[in-house]
Amino acid sequence: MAQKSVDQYKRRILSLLLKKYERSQSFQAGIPGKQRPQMTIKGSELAKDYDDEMDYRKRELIHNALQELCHEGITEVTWPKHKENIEVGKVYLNFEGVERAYLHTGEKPKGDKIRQLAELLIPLVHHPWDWVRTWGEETYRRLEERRPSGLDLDDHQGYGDLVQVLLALPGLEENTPKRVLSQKLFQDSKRFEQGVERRLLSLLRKIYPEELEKDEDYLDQVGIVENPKMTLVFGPLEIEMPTELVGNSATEEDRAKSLGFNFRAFQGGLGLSAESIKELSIRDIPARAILLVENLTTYHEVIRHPVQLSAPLLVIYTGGFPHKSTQRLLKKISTFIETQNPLSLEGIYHWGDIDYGGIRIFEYLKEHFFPSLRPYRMDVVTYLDYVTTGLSFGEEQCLKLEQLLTLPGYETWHPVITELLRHRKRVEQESIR
DNA sequence: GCCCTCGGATACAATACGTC
DNA sequence: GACGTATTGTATCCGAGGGC
Repeated sequence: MAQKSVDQYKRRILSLLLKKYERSQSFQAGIPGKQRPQMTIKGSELAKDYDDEMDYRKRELIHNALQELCHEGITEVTWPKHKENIEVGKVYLNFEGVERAYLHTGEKPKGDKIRQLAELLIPLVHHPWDWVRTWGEETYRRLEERRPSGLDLDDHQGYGDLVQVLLALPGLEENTPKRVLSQKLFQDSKRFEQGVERRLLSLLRKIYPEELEKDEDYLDQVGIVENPKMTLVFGPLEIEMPTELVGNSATEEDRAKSLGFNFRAFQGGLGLSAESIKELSIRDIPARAILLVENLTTYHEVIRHPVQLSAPLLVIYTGGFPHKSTQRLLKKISTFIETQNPLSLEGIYHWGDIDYGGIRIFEYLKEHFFPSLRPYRMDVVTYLDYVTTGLSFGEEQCLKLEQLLTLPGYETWHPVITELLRHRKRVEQESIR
């Protein structure tokens, strides 16, 4: 019984010393330093047992444990003057005893954990996407150098799954549902959501080249969705669709059999699937204006009560940062405008929230699709008209807005940003009637 | 989605150690 | 014993994960 307690104390002492060792420079450098890891019993979690006046045997057991460890050459103990075998001064972990200390405690050496985690990341070094490759290389290097990597060393399987997902991303089809991905990779439809999604999102927020808004925006950009999404369109847009599902195998003959559609005929607008957008080609845009709308409620309102923009008006719902298939449609439209230069088209507008996110989405659309994009009802006058119904925002948003003031290309937004910072309120487009 | 807890990372001050 | 360096201790921040 007593021997068992001595063993328990030995394990606890070694565990504490190993923790200190793993935090020391000696561990990071991989070579013993000048100072050994050390601790005082009185300053440790063993102090309570060591000073237990109701049961002095505990101190004896701790002394016995230390005596055995010293005898084995794993530790060394110093005693203050005149207190030999009465009160321990310091306990040192001998570097040559580290390996045996791990054996005693049954803990996995931190060096092994780091090495195994680093090996997991090796396949990322050949990843086709720069930003994943860079992260993989940098994290691998940090692990090799035993520097803090931000990874949980005890979750080997979790990072194995993450790497598997990262490697699968470039080959994913757009709009791949989470559960389909999970089933395909892990033969378990929920494992992605339960064990990988959070970690992937946290990584994407850190390393994805664009700053997006919501978690689902980040997942969508790498091809993962909860469920496939539709792109909502209303107004004069004339497209052609192949008569049969032809995809990449379409011949010129098939294409010749294509059907034409004019969206104007659909008074409530239409929803286009990713597959349809992939297949369609644009025949004409007989609109005088195009309006991109950030918010779903506003999109439906605009259909029911057309806004005061040049009619006929083509309306496209972007849903915040547009998802991949909406982006594909926007690309087709922008290419059509660029190459065909439709005569009737007088302007392209975007209507979003008057806040940090709204401004960033506008600039994203402008940069990637429509260089001549103009804001609609996102000006100072509209803001001041509705600011009383606005929602307050905190310090974090203020800092982000202040940062926008320093970025090139945001000069036209300075008056709006100044007002946003002055009132500390954001105006959602649903509140604008 | 929010809140709470826990653990790891980091910075900095205090302390101990090694060398001369 | 003085000084420079390494280690330890402490406070704080941040992200992950779990519970609701």
